[in-house]
Amino acid sequence: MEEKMATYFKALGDKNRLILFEQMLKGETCGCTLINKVEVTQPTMTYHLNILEEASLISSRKEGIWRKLDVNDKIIDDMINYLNSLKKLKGTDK
Amino acid sequence: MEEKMATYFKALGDKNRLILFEQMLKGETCGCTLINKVEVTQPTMTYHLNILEEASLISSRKEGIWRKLDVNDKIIDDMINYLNSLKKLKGTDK
DNA sequence: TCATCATATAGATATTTATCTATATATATA
DNA sequence: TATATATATAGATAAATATCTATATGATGA
Repeated sequence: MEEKMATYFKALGDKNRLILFEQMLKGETCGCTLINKVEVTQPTMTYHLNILEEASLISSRKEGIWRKLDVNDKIIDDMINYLNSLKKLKGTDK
Repeated sequence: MEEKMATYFKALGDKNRLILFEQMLKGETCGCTLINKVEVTQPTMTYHLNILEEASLISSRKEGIWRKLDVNDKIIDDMINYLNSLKKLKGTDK
């Protein structure tokens, strides 16, 4: 549990990846437009997209010339649920 | 905004820090008991507690011989609110 | 078939991260 | 005052991270 959640948090623990994630949520599905939203080179963006994908926060498939991107928004709920469960832990040891 | 949130996520993006954070939420306020919950040495735990503190996720003060720890649980709400705001972004670009 | 576009891969590099051992410090107690 | 306890600091190190440039790949379209 902590392992998996740490992976999600770690993947989002970078400003550029957070920006990319937000843009994909808004509906950007193509790296070719995404690249204008961050101040890194194309290979660096690919690197960040791969990290998000390895953490299961997004998925992607080749479609013709493009890498078609998709946010796995179920995981946002997983994170929210986890954080809410943390709140319920409050003081349970006292 | 992304900057600050990335800092929070990054701080929680480590299994050991997540475990420490949970234990502190439960009510552990002393490093001397916390050390039994993670499989690292005492200096390494201090290192992780410092990271959590620098990210404002916890605060601490010297009290006699102890470092008294406190979770800043307001930030959990900030994170939940942020994640909920992400969900509202969904598809707004289409 | 050749040029173009989107993306990936290779390789280099500087910095950061997580970890350790050894030791220091500072308070409390016998 | 000497000892024990909790924590911090210093210093080393291996591995991971984020970034770049240069180049390759693979599909599309003229």
